[in-house]
Amino acid sequence: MGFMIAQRAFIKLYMITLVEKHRGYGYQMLEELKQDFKALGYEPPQSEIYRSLHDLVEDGILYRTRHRKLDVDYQEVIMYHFTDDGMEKARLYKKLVKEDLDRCQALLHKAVKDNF
Amino acid sequence: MGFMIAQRAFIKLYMITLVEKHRGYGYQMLEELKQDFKALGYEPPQSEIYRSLHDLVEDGILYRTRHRKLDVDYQEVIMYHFTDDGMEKARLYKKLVKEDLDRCQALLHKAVKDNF
DNA sequence: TTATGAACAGACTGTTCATCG
DNA sequence: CGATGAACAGTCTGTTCATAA
Repeated sequence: MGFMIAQRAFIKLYMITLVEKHRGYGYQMLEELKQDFKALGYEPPQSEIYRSLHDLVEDGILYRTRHRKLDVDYQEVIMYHFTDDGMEKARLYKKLVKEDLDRCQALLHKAVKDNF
Repeated sequence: MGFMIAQRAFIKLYMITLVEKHRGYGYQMLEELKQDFKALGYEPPQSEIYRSLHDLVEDGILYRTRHRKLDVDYQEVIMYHFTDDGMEKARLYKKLVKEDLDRCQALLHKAVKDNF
């Protein structure tokens, strides 16, 4: 494990939550997160979104289905869903990430206290 | 700039503060930080301490002097001090790092709020 | 343009190795 | 062992390129 939480873990966490909320495919999640983080000056890179989703499939948490959007020109999209034991695995993963987030917050808080 | 604050910047910040407090040389600072962070489960790696000090010298913030300890066997140590404009440069650097720390804290706080 | 993916290059960093008294 | 430094290897990640409808 690294010093600070990795961007990958951070985004995987959001991907899980978005799939829980039935927000479906990569590009949409990317745009949603971009909008969501705009105020904080953070723009999640496209590649990290897809890499995170691929990771979660490799982890056995999500699986993919192909769909065609009905609106414009039947653009193909990849939707993500929990596997049979995906929710349980996701719960464990989120627990780990939560611990990491807490650890990082403690480090940052200490750094501010010690140096300012 | 990366997603989270780099360990390097984090440690450089501490190095500056320790030099402000006239705590002198690398190994000593390493041991002090190790002790200091033990409770948080973080052990700053030796290499990062020296790399950070070398960075600060390259940045023109610190300069080095050689000394021999009088206690045991005249072990040579490298002491660090602010250059003429080092304190001013350090002030600017610390300001940048503070902004980065704040940004990271905001991201972590949002992640906890959004996903838990 | 929307949507997905991969390749590439560079930064960051943990471990190990080297040196010296 | 105390003290400093560098090398190496692997991971992480931002940018760019590719492809397709």
